[in-house]
Amino acid sequence: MTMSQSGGRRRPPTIHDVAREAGVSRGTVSRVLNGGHYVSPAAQEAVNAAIRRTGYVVNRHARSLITGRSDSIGFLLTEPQERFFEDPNFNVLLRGCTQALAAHDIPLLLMLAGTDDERRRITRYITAGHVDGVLLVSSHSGDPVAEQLRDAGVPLVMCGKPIGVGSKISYVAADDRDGARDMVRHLVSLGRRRVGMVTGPLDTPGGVERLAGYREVLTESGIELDERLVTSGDYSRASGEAGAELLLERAPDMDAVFVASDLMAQGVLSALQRAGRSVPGDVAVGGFDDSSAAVAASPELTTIRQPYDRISSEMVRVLLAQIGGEDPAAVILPTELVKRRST
Amino acid sequence: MTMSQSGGRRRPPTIHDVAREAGVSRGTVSRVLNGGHYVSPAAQEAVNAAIRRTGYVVNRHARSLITGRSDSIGFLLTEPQERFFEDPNFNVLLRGCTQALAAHDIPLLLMLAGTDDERRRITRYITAGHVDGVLLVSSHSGDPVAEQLRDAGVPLVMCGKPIGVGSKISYVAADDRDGARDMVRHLVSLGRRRVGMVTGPLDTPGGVERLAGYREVLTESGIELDERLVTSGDYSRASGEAGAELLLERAPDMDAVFVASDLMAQGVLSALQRAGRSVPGDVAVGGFDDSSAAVAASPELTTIRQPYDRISSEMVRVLLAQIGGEDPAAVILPTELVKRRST
DNA sequence: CATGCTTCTGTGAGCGTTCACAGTAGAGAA
DNA sequence: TTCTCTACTGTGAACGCTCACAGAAGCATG
Repeated sequence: MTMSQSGGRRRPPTIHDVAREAGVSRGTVSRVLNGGHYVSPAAQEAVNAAIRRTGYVVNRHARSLITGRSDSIGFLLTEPQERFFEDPNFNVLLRGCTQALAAHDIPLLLMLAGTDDERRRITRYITAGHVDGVLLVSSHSGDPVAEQLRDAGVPLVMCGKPIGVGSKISYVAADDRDGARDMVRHLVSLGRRRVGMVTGPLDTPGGVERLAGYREVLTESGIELDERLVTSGDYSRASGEAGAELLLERAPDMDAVFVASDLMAQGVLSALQRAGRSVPGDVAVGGFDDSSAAVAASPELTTIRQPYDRISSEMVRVLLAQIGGEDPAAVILPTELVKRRST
Repeated sequence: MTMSQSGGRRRPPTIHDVAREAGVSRGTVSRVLNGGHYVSPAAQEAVNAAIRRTGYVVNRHARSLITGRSDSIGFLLTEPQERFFEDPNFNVLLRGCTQALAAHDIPLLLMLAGTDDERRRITRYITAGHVDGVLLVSSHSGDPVAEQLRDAGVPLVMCGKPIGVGSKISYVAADDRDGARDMVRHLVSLGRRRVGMVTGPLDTPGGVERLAGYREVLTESGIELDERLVTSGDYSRASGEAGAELLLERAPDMDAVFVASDLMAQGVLSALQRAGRSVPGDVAVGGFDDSSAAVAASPELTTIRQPYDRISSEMVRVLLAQIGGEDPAAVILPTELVKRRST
């Protein structure tokens, strides 16, 4: 019972051991392992039995050395990390990607590039071929890392539309503009006419698109645009709070507000409450994301659901396809209006 | 300008190329790389220059194949994932571990074991030697994975004290009991005498310890324990809400409540507000964690800060030491009372 | 002049795979 | 019988690195 002391890992069985055990050669075992054809049912069976008996697991390093693939994927975050780690959506995305990859038996390497130094180190690591591809989260504008990786020939998929247009980079995103349109149409259909907006950062495509959707619907509804009703935040709770205060000051008659993220909407709710406005009585509030922040808020937020579970699985699908040689692709997924108590 | 087409990564330089470039042998390059001694300053310099010129990066697979080390660490979560990913502390922990490892140039593999199937697959992967060690988050009782890994000789550090006592497993934890004592002492010092508690799950050490601290301080303060003032939750927001409702029903004269997590405390605040109790006027509320939920709550929560940044760096330190051959170790870190507006 | 010691350097072997190629056996056709 | 074709199997080489070992200097000591 003391056969394996602490730190005393026994040398694991190799493909050689399996071959001997099954009475075949290394080549045959390798063929069975890699689903190759041209292997007899008898050998197939013998090898599988031997694998089970010996508890063999392939040595990925040896395999990678010869195939040149690492059979692993990097998940790279180049945003200021506080903001993203605060965002419940990020978690959903990370979890979804991990699970989608696990279904292919591919490990996910988590990489956080906060500083320039870290970014350089990680870029170097990636371009050295230590991962087969990268899932990139970086909505922040002017981030050169995406193009750098693409130019190095690294398969790459971004979450959200990249800023640098025209560049052949795969991405998966929710339909921001359409989502915004749905929400604003909903607010207008409730009879609200003085509809404000707290946008996201306007140097990101998401921020711009949601604002565009807002403007389109108001115009289509024959409601005059009023710039005093628009201010922008940075997706953080605090910036929502500040935004709402500003809007109330500039347009006290505001009767609805579309907020570009649930987290900011939480801040908006606080500010409205402090100003003595009831929600949704005086002011209807619509969020965006349908993150856990939406149900944590009180009243619970009407919001636009971004299908993060599908986004993550699509990112993985597109990335694996690209690694398999296919061309970069863009995927835009539909959003959904989720009605709750804040409107 | 079309030298690197999409997918066309050039073969990276090998140690051989560097050796030729520097006019030395592979052995010497390897010695420089691995900080070995017995290499002349001249050779040292020549090799470094050659590395810079060629842009050489070591092929980790080839290295791992011979050293037997993978130079990577697994971060394994065997909890129901929803709960943990909802918890802001988990993010801080994950981020901290990633960064602490990055400082050693070690990649972190994220592994999520929700189902039994996934657990088996991952255990197999780990014991096959694909990672050098594991950072394990699994406060949930009766989880066999820790002992399984230990028995397989895999270096292992847990976050939080493991349930199976006596087992030689490293862990890093905050001082739950002491933190609870601080909080309850604080509440008592405010003159509160009917102090309730919503505990965490009592099949976890953290849950038990915080309850123990609560009882100790009340007893020491000469306040009679009243079981109607204690109920337990599962750290989720919803369970805090339910817990507070129960306590109010059983003990309407409650004038303070110690809640074993900030997330649950958010729920408690909602329930109190709905019941028309003012915080901290009628009821003082103390949380635990000092997560981002504490400042998002209104009023902002007085809470016990768990030093998650230090926990993560200690976990990495202990794990690397253990990989280096040292014995398993237990580290208990002090907590800190953070006073805000809820008390 | 041989001997030993220290400091440095080159070389061959081997880590566990996969891949290309050569080979074998058996079936069917000439 | 001999030949060809198909279905399968074994073998050597290679992937890029580290490690152990064998040397080669340079210098002091016997």
